[in-house]
Amino acid sequence: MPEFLDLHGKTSKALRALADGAMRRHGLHLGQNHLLAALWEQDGRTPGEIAAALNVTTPTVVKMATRMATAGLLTRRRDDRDNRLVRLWLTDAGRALQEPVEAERWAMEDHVLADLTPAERALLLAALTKVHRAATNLLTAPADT
Amino acid sequence: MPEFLDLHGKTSKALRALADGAMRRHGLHLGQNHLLAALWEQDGRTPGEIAAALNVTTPTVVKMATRMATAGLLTRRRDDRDNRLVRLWLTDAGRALQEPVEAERWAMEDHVLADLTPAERALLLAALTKVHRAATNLLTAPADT
DNA sequence: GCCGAATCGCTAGACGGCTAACGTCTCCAG
DNA sequence: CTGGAGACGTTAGCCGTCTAGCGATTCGGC
Repeated sequence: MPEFLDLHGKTSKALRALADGAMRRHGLHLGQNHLLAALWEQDGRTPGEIAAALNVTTPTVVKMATRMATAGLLTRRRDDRDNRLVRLWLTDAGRALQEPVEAERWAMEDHVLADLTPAERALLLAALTKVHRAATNLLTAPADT
Repeated sequence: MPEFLDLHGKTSKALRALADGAMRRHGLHLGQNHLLAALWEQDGRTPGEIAAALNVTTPTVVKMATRMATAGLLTRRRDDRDNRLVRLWLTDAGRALQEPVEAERWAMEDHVLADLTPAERALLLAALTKVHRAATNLLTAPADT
């Protein structure tokens, strides 16, 4: 079993579980914070825009938005000028989560990186960036294999 | 948006997509290779054992096993001595995938780490290990927060 | 001015993952 | 020897994610 892939997978799962618990404390499900973040950055975006920003597909955003609308975090409204478009708008409840959720996220990053020196953190980021780029390249250009 | 968590998330997603494509080439779905790996290591394990080995819950293994049994990769059989237990046994088809799938996985690791020097790889592994340990600790002991 | 092509959101359905609840089987204490 | 506690697998139902296919709207070429 490949060393790095195995370790990365485990780390990924642990971080996922950690984030899940953290978000659950604020009444959110895993991943919904990302959708909210996209709206915090700019309210009234369309599902397609958000999907592109989050690197997920449009149906994922649509489903999530439906649940979050039910939960009262945002509202759906069609664009006035282009009736194909739908825009998602934060409710007060959705806006109110920004500060605590972002704080939680930063705290999580701090805790998780607590044992690393600044130098180690820099190397980790650099290495992960390379891995990310390599993976992305392989995804878009599976020509060699 | 926290730097490391963000980067790790993106990398995770890219690696996931890459693995998905790779496994799909062998007729597997994402994650099924892990279940198979557990059986390649030792055939006839129980869902509970496998779940513990893969760091997932038992229902996850049960569902996956049901689909894989339908796909002809393994068979379910109750334990002779303890009728509560169920043991999963590889079929020839499931066994036949070991060599190509493991090769694919190693190739993927190689491609993804291609741009890193041995030193960088070592540091990456060390740093990720620390992160993993920190995350695991926070999961089992959320006492400080 | 109209009709086809492109764009966009949505639904349907599959899969991996989790929690909660249930049913069955073992096994030990009394 | 019997009954309750514990251990297991399974089912049900949710969420995030993906691919495929549908419906509606807009826009450009003729």
